[in-house]
This record gives sequence, C-alpha cells and structure tokens, in this order.
Amino acid sequence: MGERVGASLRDIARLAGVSVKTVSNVVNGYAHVSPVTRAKVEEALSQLEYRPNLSARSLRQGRTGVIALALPELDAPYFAELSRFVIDAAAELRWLVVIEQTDGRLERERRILDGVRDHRVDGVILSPIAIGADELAARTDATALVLLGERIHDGPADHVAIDNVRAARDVTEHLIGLGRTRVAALGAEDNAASGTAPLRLAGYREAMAAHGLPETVATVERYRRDQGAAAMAALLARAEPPDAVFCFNDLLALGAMRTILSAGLRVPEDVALAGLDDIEDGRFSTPTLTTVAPDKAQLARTAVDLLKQRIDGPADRPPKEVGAGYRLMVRESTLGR
Amino acid sequence: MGERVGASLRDIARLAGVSVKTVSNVVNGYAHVSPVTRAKVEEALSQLEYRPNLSARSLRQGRTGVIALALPELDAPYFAELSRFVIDAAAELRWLVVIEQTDGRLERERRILDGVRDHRVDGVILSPIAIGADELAARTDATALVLLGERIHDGPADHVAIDNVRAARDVTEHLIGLGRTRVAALGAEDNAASGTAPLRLAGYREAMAAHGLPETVATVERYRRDQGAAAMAALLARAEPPDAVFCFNDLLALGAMRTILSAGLRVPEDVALAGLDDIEDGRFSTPTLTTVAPDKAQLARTAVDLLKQRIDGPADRPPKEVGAGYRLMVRESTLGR
DNA sequence: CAACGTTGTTTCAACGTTGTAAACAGTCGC
DNA sequence: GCGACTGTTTACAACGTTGAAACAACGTTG
Repeated sequence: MGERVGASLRDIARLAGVSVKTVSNVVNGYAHVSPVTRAKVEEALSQLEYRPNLSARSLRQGRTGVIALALPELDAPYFAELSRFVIDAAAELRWLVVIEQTDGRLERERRILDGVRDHRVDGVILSPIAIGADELAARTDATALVLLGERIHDGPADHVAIDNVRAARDVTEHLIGLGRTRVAALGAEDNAASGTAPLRLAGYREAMAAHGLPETVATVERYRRDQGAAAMAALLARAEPPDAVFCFNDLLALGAMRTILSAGLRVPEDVALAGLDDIEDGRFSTPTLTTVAPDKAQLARTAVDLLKQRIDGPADRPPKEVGAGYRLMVRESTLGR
Repeated sequence: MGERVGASLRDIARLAGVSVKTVSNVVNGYAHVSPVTRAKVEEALSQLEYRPNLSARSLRQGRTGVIALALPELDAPYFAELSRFVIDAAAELRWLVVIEQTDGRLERERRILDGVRDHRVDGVILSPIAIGADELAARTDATALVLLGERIHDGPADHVAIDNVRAARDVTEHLIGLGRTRVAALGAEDNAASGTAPLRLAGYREAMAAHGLPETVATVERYRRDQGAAAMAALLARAEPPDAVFCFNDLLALGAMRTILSAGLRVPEDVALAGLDDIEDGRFSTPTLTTVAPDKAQLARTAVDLLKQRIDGPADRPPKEVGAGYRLMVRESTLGR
C-alpha cells in the first residue's frame, strides 16, 4: 500500500457537500458560517479525523509555526531545564520548537544568525556564548531574533537576561559575609569580550573591591564539570588556596566540589562554594549547593513573548532589553549543616 | 516592508535564463544537465543565496523530513544526553528532530502513538514509560514508529534497548560480590505491567535467588532524585536496613546517596550504591557512582536506522528487536576510594 | 535516410491551503 | 419594486516544488 495520509479539505468538502473554502472557513473559525453548514462540516471533519497539512499552510502563509532554540548544549542541565520552559511557552502559541546545538562555537552561532539551516523558521531564540555585539550588528538575515541569557547592551536585538553583574555581586557578598577573605572566582574566560563571563567577573570584582579584598580568578574554556574540577585543582595548588569560591555556574561548582572533597577538604568548613543556575543536581549534592536561581520560567516566557512581538510587529521596532528575576539560594555549601 | 523571504526557483530560473525545472534538476543533482547550464544555474543559485522552501517540498513529496523524539522529560540527564545522539544521527540523514515530552503519562504517550500532533512527521522514536504491548498492538496511526529503551517482546513495533534483565543482574551480582547480603532494589513501580522497571526488577531477583538472598524492594512513582531520596529514607528506617542498594537509574541513586550521607552514614562502607544510565552527574558526585553505562550512541543510531528502514521499506515488514551494548562502570560508591 | 536511443531541456499539473474577489440570497428602508 | 446592505458561500489563483510527459537536437544503427 501507499502512504496512508490524512484527509484533506477536499475530502471533507465532498463529504459535507460544500466548497473547500467553506471547510477552510470552519476550520479557521471564520465568523460568517451558518449554523447548519458549520454542523455539517464539523461532522465530516470529525468523521474523517481531519488534521490540517501544515506544509501546505506554511507554503501558503509564508509562516512555518516553527521557531529555533539555539543553545550551547542540550545536555547541560541548565539548558535542558530552560528548554522545557521555552517549549511550554511556545506551545501556548501553537509554535513548535526545534533545538539547535551550537556547542558554544562561534562558527555555529554565526550560522544560526545568518539563517543557514535546513528548515525555515519564523524566529530564533539564541543563547549566545561566543558571538559579540559587532557580529550581531552586521547580521543581514531578517529572521526574528531574541537573545536569551545575556545582555549585549544597546545591541541590535531584543534580549532577556537576569542582571548578571548584580547577581554575581550578591553571591560574592554572601561569601564575604561568611567572614571569608580569600574568595576566588572560577569561570572567567580568557578571550571573551562578550558573554556572561565578563559580567559575572565584573560583579565579583565590584564586591571584592568594595571590601578591599584581593582578587583571585581561575579561567576555564567551557562551563562543564570537568573544567570546574581542573580549575579547582589549580586553585588548591596555590600557596594561599581560597577559603571560598564563586563558580560562574553550577556545573563548574559541582566539578570544583568533587575536587575539594577528593582532596580531603571539607565544604564549607575549609572552602565555601557557590554557583549560579540552580540546576537540580545542586539541590541533591552533598553538601547541597548554594547558588543563584534565575527565574527560568520568566526568562523563557519573556523570550517567547519578545519573539512573538518581533515576528508580528514592524521590523523597525527598536530592540528591547528585558530583565528577569533571580533569587539567592543559600544552602549547605556555604552555610554548613 | 513585507517579509524578506529567500529567492525561489523561479527567481533563479529567471536570472539564469532557464526553466524552473532545470534549476530544480541542478539543485537535486539530476545527472543530465549540461556543464554550461549547470554552471549558469549554480552561479545564480549562489548569487541569490537560494535555499529550498521545505514546506513546498514537503507538500509536493508528502514527506516532511522531520521526526519526533518522544521522551518522558528532557531535563532528565539521561534523556538529554540521549537526545543529543539522536539529533546527531538524524542530522546525517538531513532529518530534523522535534522533541515531545510525555512526562511518562499514559495519555500523552497515547496521543503520540495516535499521531495527534500539530505538525506531521515522517516517523516517531518513542521512549515509552506507561504504554503497554496491548495498546501498541491496537494502534491505528500509520506513522513509522521505533521504540527506544524498552523491550516489548513480540510487540508490533521495531525497538532497540539494552538487555535490561541481564544488566540488572550484573549490577546486583556485583553488589553481592562485595560481600553484601542485605541488597535492596530501589525503583520498582507499583502498577507497572510494562516498562523497564519490571525487567530490572526481574534481573535483581534472578541474582538474589541465585545466591539464596532475601529480596527487599522499594517502589517509586517517578525516576527522579527526590523520589530516590524518599525511598531511601524508608529503607533506612527499616529494622534491618540494607547494606547495598541497586537503584533502577542514576537519578534515584543520587537522591538515595544524598539521604544516606545526610543520615551520617558512609557510602560504600555502610551502604554500597549502584545505579543505571551513566549520567554525567554520577561521574562527579562524591563518591562517584557505580552504574551501568548503556551505549547511548549505539542506541540512538540504531533507533534512527530502524526508523529509516521503516519509513523507506514496505509497511508489512515484521518488527525488529535490536539490542545495544552496555558496560558496568565500577566506581567509588561500591568500591571505595 | 528513416527509425531509434540518448541527452538536455521544457511544459504541465498537482500537492493542500487560504486571501481576494465576486456571486448569491435574503432583508431592510423607502 | 428598487437599491443598498448584510450574511453566506463560492470560484479562482497562488504559495514553491517536483514527477511525468513531451519535445528538440543530437548521434547511432540498419
């Protein structure tokens, strides 16, 4: 047998004894359809289990109903959790989300921005790592774009993010407030002109400077557990190892925690530890992880809303910057049992 | 301005001075095109940055180039890691993957099977939790289907999975081999007729029976950290608490680990702990987690291959069952430092 | 040189949908 | 009984693509 494929408007029309367009009108909820006709059509629709062919609809309307969510990597828990919220928010608009993984590589992010993908999408939500404001400004592709998770101030695109500088300052203040004096930052990036790393570093520096404390900064290349573990090992090998570490995300913190505990030191007694992201792992580690919890639901919803405005609205609307809330979650890794 | 949308075959044809079909032939690599014409067309293609409209192509060909990957939840690390492999394998066939989350709910899985989704897809890879063999057999939707991660023997669909019974038996044997005698299973499900839980339970039982040891089984509702933590608390409250626990997945094990350590007990000295899935968290927990590592890449690739065969092949091909490999990863949670 | 096959190219129709415009049937006011 | 209006329905075309079929210009063969 050939492909068993669903009924089309034509089939419905034939069965209900009306024109194709009338069926289309019923399907789309057009107001001026007589009750009798509507009933006939709806009967036929359910009898044949009609479902619209979205390829045809897309072709006709020039819209696909699909948006892309471009993330560094889906298997980083923060992004997995976040994508769930994005998918849910998009589903309310009957949008489908396809996930593209950039691995944080500049070249991949560039391709996303240039609209080089197999399937056309109505819009893109990008969580940028490598791309900078200058590249963004040079973008020619007209696909609607929203940046998620990073503020590129006065950039050419809508974006939504928590206030990374302030959040980082809050965490650092918390560590200092415990009486720690050798507070290190873990997660800076060597050649990052943009991205969240410089912002979080700035927040850390503000807090340290405010208390006249010396800065210690450990760099990584990627925000992964193994990199956190390695960077922490380097910190411990110093002449004056830190007594507190602010890791720029939770994965780094969990890697660092592993290194500290393996070395026979205690958290938080010997080294207090804090992260940022509030991934679920940190709520069940031993000790549990102090962290900043961005309001992921709000981030996701706002990103989708901004994208909708951008898609529906005029192309020349000036870009918006929207903030999202966060909370400091103090747990055992700084407070003890 | 209106929607800035890409060039169509017509635009290319006009520019190159040939017919639309000839452009189509070039785009699709049709053999009989003269070098001169081909060059002209390719020049025009790159000049206008042509990219095919896949909605139109889908409409014409009746195929979308999109497959659905239906998982319980994306923010379970195992599934996040697995989806990455699926996406990569699908990308090699130029397939796009959309992820649907079932939350392990029967009703959602049913909708997936019945093909109730907004966008039509060429095939579905389903990682089933709740659905049983009988429901599968009653399925009427003709969309190609592959089951991933569970064996429903002699079921009506292709599937790929590791040998859950044997894997569970191996882990349990490992725990028994440490000299433990009060080995508990954590992760059974109360009313599960199908799914992996009964298989893993069966493997546990085989091993326990082979050594004449008494069985202890703790049930959960979902495979999440909090459930593992709670179930472990119940086990510890028993008159004879276990000295080893095989958790049916790593999330449960990490939750259980948290409970054990919080109670002031040591892992593995007081309670040895093993999981299944080999998620990254378990490689960085303290102690690191002994687990079964399914070959996720092989699982994903096989699932995609099976789906391709099912899509391209005759509809009446009998369903295939394919196994995938796994390895026992012995780490600190059973071995100590 | 007529019949035939090959290569290169084109014409045509169709996939399922919806916007536009127009047709059609009533109803109202005068 | 006419025009104007409202409400309901329809015919048509088009979105961009590709399979089938047709066609033209060859070279080959008997």
